[in-house]
Amino acid sequence: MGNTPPVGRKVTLSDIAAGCDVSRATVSLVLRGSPLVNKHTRARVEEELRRQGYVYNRAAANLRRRTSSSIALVLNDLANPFFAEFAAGVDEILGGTGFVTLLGSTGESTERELAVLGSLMEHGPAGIILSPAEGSDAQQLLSAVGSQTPLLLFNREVSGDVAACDHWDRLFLDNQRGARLATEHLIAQGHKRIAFYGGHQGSSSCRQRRAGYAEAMQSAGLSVETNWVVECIPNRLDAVAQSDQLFQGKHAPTAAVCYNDAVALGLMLGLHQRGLQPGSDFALTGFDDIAEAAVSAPPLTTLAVTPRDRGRQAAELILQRVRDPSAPPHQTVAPVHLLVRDSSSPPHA
Amino acid sequence: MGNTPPVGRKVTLSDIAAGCDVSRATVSLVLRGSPLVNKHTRARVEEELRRQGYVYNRAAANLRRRTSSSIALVLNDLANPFFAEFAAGVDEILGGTGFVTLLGSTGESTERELAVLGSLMEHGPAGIILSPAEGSDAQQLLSAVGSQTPLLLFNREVSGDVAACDHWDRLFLDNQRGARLATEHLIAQGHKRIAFYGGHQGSSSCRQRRAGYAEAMQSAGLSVETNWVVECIPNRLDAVAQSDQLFQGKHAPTAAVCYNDAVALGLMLGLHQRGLQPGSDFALTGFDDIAEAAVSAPPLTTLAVTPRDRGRQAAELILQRVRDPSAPPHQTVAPVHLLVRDSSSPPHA
DNA sequence: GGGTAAATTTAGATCGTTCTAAAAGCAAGG
DNA sequence: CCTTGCTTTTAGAACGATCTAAATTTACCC
Repeated sequence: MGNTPPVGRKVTLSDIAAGCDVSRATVSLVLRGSPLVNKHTRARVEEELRRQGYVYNRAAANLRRRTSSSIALVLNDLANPFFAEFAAGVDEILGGTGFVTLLGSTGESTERELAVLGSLMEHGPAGIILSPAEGSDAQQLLSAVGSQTPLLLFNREVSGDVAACDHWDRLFLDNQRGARLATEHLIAQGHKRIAFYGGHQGSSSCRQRRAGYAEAMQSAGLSVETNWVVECIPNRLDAVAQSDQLFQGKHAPTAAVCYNDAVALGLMLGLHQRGLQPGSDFALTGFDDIAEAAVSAPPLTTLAVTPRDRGRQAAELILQRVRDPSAPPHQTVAPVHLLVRDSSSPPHA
Repeated sequence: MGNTPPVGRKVTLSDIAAGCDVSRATVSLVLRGSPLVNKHTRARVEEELRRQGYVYNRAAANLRRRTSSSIALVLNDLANPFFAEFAAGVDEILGGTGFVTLLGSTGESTERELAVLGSLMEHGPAGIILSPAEGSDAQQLLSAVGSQTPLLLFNREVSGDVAACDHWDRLFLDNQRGARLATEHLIAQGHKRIAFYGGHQGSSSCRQRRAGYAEAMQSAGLSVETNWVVECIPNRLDAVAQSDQLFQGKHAPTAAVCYNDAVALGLMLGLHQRGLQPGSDFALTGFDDIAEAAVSAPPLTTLAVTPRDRGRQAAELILQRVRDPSAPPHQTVAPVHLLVRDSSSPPHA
């Protein structure tokens, strides 16, 4: 009784079958909790599973069943806390449903993005959650992932022939409304000369936020001077560097809606360097509500986007799509929520 | 000529073989770039691969070859920027070597940790990088991952019967030396009454940092009052809440070595609330060099741990182990690097 | 005990690859 | 034309699970 587990090789279902003198089929049924198998047989098999330390080989099962138990998560910048939170949310949901997360980070390079997707596809994920690198091309993405695997586009639109990707689901933030809320808030505080600071023309989220800003300004009958809309790379460093541009024209703004929190925090530093006190001498708002926003000096008025919730939502959406691949594609716009803190006080009298 | 690709099913090697009238074996050789196959045959096969849009099924290949092309990355807190950077570093290296990253986030729960490991093991990773949840038990972990799969323990020691896990590789930060450097720096600035603030007795990294602090104090012949060593949950919120404890005894400290940056930033807020100006009225240091440390007011003196480099290193280490499973286990201690900023000025005269 | 239905078990093909061992094709030399 | 040795191709059995269809056992009834 009780032949020992195999050495240097993993224990398989056949080992268990041999070990308690039943067929492989029976062991398989036990593993999947089938009601077909007799109580006593089940007990014997389960004992043997424990005894030999069996671990299920899901790859083999997936091969036979032509199924998949993984979801690919491809992010343009995992090191960014926004995406890290997002990833944590995705994994939280997937972990609970037996799916495993295949991670890929592209570091904002479209080239690496294609390579990463190609490599992940070889593992046959049931679906893909993609936050594309800036400048990703629809056609190229499509040829990398094929048309069989469901894909959820998160956070950014892709460029090129978007019609080719009609069948992809989408989850975006309500960028336009967010920027509009921020702008309206500054207007309500009494500001009239309001800038839009930072971000890249090329990015869809930047265009949307600018649109929301423009919309609010127009509704309030306020004009926008050309030097009030300033581009910069959306990080703190470049935000400091470009901040002088805001003060080039003859009418300097008294407030700015910033592309995101990183830019806003950079602008704060830039203001300090000009001898302006952010909050009291110049009002500003951010976007994202990163951890730092609550503790900056002054605390930053911003738009909360709850990335962890978005991650959970993205996971739910892709799972839904995996379950029903033929349903019509779905586009979701997630609400954002204005958090008023001290950085957006009224202008000086 | 040119039968169409199959519908609703993935293109397989057999489809290609049939499509250009060679055997499956030949196609397999072409895929792997074998020199055995004739130039013209290779060209024909490659054309057919493109034509049908073939994608390699690595799971099937792994099954046959009894190999694996994935590494599991299990983190106690993915949302923490430190680990997010770490993950980015890991993925950067793995992506370049054909391995894919299986992600698992445990949210600091040992229960979830065991579940996640169990689920990941079913996908047969070639190796595991684990940053354990606080309180993880060596025995339990061992029984979840078995003794076949190489594991690299990152950042924290596990509790319980550590001898059972002798064969695991380890990558730790030089916590003790880091805390010693910070303490010595404060001493060199002229401080004599220095506290150690924050962290949990239960965590190995906290014990090591305290040891480094104690070592430096002792070497300098400085005594440590009991109320100068204060525990708190290592986040900003609890750090604010517990900060009063530092000032209970009759000799209040003039400086503190903090468990990490989050705690230090919290303590800064706590100091403000007591009417003390961090940096000038009270010196402090952090640990980690999170993004915020460089831009806090005042900028925080801290220990840079370069988490992305650690991630790269962890990936290299586990790959090395996968290539040579029989080499003796290896323990690596990564250096940390003191960054002096404005928060650690000399005491008042 | 024989017959029938239900419960339980199983042999063997299969998923998409790789590997082994051998077969087939080809050129050159006798 | 037959060997010999090289290059190129291939049939068929793996890998570890599942599934189908059928076989076997058990239970029950007359």
